[in-house]
Amino acid sequence: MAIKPAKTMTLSDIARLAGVSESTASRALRDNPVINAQTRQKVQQIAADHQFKVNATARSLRTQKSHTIAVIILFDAKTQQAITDPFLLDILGVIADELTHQGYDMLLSSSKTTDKDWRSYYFDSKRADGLIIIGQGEHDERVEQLSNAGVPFVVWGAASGNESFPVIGSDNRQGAQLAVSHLLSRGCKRIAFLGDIRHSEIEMRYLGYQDALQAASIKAEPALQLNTDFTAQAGYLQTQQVLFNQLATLDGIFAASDAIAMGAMKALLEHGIKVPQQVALVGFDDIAMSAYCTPSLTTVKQDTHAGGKLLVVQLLSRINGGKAASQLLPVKLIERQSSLRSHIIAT
Amino acid sequence: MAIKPAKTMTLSDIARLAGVSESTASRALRDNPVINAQTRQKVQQIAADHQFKVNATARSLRTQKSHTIAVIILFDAKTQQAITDPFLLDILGVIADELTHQGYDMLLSSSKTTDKDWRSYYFDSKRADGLIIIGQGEHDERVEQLSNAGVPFVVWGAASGNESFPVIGSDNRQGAQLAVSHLLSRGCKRIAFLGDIRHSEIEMRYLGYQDALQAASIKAEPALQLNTDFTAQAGYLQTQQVLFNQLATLDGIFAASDAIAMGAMKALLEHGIKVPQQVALVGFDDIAMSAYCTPSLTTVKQDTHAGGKLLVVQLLSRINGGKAASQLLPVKLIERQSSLRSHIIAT
DNA sequence: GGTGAAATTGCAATCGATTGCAATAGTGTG
DNA sequence: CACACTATTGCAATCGATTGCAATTTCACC
Repeated sequence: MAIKPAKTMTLSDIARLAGVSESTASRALRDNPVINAQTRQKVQQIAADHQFKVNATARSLRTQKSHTIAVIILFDAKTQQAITDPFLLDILGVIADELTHQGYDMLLSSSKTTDKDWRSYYFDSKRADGLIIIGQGEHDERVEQLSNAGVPFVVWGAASGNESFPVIGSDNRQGAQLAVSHLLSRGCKRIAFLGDIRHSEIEMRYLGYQDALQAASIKAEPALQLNTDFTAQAGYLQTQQVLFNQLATLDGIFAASDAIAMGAMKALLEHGIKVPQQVALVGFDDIAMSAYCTPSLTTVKQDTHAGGKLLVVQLLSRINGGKAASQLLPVKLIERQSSLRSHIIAT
Repeated sequence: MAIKPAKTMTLSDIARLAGVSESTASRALRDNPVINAQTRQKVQQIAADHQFKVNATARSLRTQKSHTIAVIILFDAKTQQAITDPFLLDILGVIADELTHQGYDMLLSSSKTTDKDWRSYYFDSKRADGLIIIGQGEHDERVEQLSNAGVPFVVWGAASGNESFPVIGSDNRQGAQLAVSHLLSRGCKRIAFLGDIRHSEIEMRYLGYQDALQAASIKAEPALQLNTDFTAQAGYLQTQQVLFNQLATLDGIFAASDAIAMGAMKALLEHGIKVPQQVALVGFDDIAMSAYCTPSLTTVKQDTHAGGKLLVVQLLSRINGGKAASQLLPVKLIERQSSLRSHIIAT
């Protein structure tokens, strides 16, 4: 049975019990070597006995550091969809772990919070020492403003190469290029692109799609690029639409996310179209379910572990006066059944 | 172009600019009616002009309230799997929104943080005013301890009815009963249960499974209850195992989560077993992908929206001196293809 | 004009920990 | 024994906002 602590203890209580001043107690607790080892030991013992914990608020006020990072998840105003995206959650977990590891707390903003002015709310008010911004961002002018305001922050997304703030993200263009080249090498001739190119990351994927087509001397057909939100439902509906529109000679689909791909797959199978024999399919993200749908989904895997860690490391470096650099992370093609058909050399 | 604020302003700066005392300024900013309306107006204007934001740390210290709730996600020590579970993330999103709505910030603990003593770390240190604990908890003695320590907290999980703290959760037993009755009504005779009954929520689902069998005068076979972690992979492997073990007369599977169900489905389809004709399948959670796999997955939907909101509302009520009550939320069976076969009346 | 009540505003203490600087004690040396 | 130095410890200011209580001003009314 735990002893019920009568009331929250303060540093001054501990100091009194140990028979030392508050300053000595404070230093002893932080293991400051200027304090005699025995004194330190004694104070620490007393603090432990009484389950004393430093008041984080008071410490923050005095030291002017919150030791807290705000993670802001941008979301699409149309679909309201963000925090439920499996991929985002993956990287969120990594960030949480890494922040903890570095001794920081994580303040998570919800979609609604995002309506506020983050700088004021999180930084000016001293709630957080820095910001990590995640989102399949359409270009957001709020992010630009941050960089003019001296707020330490990093962004997960698509680095165009010339933004004034650090961006960490996967090499989306390369990933898409891998995916589409793979489809081409499997004999696909007409490949649709499902994804909303108004999002900068998706735009990069579309560029990679074009790269691959061009390398195979195929002209990209604008009609085959179909803006599609990040949901399985959108993928499903969009694919039905495509079928309805008689784009019947389609033999490949590259979806900008696995969720979209699964929606597309559903639509294809429902119409009796064989995957991958008639239409081969590749997604992006490698979410947990991709390996377990039928047929399993070929996809492009992002290195969320490296990404999350890098975001944290770069941000903390920036906070501690250093520089934070943008970085492009390599991706990997995971071949599964949805694109597995006899290898045909393209003409 | 934004005006770069030279330096963070403090209340005393605003007071000086407005020609009033700090106390008046403070009251004016909080719209305290005791302050003359014109004075209030003026102070607020000046604060707005200078983008002044109250220092949250100082306020917290003085008011002894952090206006922050820590959300702790328990996870299975074995699988390390928690934050990636789609269902948890669903409810997390709802909680985040509701907290924001109520003017609270959300501190999210990662798996590693969970090693610490939450009470000390979050509550004693005044980082948070209360705790929300989420997890497919095996019975965790740390939770019990919390309730003896006067910490305001609520738990998402399985209410056994006699715990000393408020638990919000779905009616798992009822949900399972619905699912299994449904399978029975579809003519299934031998139904396996995939899920780890050492988790209290899953235990309730297992009880519901038994309820349904009993109502149909079928004896539950212990050999058909297979402890399975919350992953698609576990469902896949466990199902292969079952098949390997010649439990060939199996004609139904109730999986304790959709992820498990999808793993199971994969294993069945790979072995050429038709779903639902030979084996019908029902999951639990209704994650986003359930509707889009093939065949789509019949499942039990939890009311995450109500759940998340209730967790927040109950906790805040508790923090404000009220009582927080446990509550069991109704669930709903979503019938899809994985159990869709000709209706056969059980003998 | 006087008087009490109401409306405003300011003083100063307070929340709890950290830290620069001063003070004291202890040690060694010539 | 005096002096210089180092090792320890404590004093008091400080971080920025909030709030009980007192002080001052304003009014209404007799």
